[in-house]
Amino acid sequence: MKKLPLSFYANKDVVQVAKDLIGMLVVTRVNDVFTSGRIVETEAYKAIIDKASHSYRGKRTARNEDMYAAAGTVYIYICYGMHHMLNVVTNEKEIPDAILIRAIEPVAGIEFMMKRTGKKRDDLNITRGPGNLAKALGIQKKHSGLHFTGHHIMLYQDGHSQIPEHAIGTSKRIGVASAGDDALLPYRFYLKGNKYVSARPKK
DNA sequence: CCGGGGATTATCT
DNA sequence: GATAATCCCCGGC
Repeated sequence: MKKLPLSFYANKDVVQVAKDLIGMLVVTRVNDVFTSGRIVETEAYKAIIDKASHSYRGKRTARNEDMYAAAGTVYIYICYGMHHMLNVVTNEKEIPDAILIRAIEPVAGIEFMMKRTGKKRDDLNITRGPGNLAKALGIQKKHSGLHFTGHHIMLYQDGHSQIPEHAIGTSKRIGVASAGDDALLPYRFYLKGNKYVSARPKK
């Protein structure tokens, strides 16, 4: 198991990186508690031109400032006043490409995830959906701006991270209906058949 | 199984 | 004042 190098995130098409993230491991160390899970669902958000992105038309505020940071930066925002969303910043500094991690399959520290979420071990919702996985991993707003190559929120690859093309599904993104025609872009990727993948978008 | 609506608050207009 | 890259519960089938 090794940390993903900077070259994984930098200067590549964010949609391709979103697909490559399927199968990788997210590891968090929060208050010296380690928890981890395998990524089974992601969504890409393209810089500037994507109506569904927080940085559409170059919008830049205190909230989304970390999207403009260097590749490999952690971007976290709060949605609906209570859910933390975990994002991976890619490409290069000043280009706000980002990837939302929407679901993981628990790997280690499940007992801590249960404690944080109040859910049972066999409750699939423990890490299904972006709000749920962030809660299980102990992710908070203060972690935004950290780096995935650091020591608190990290991305690793192991012997099971390489996913064959035919095992990855593609669809439009979830919850972005207000983005007009961009809501139809095929920027969502998931591991076919995995139980932790969140609900399929309706046609 | 599926759709409707409430929760709850940071953020932007 | 309105909205939001969501989640959960409930009622109806």
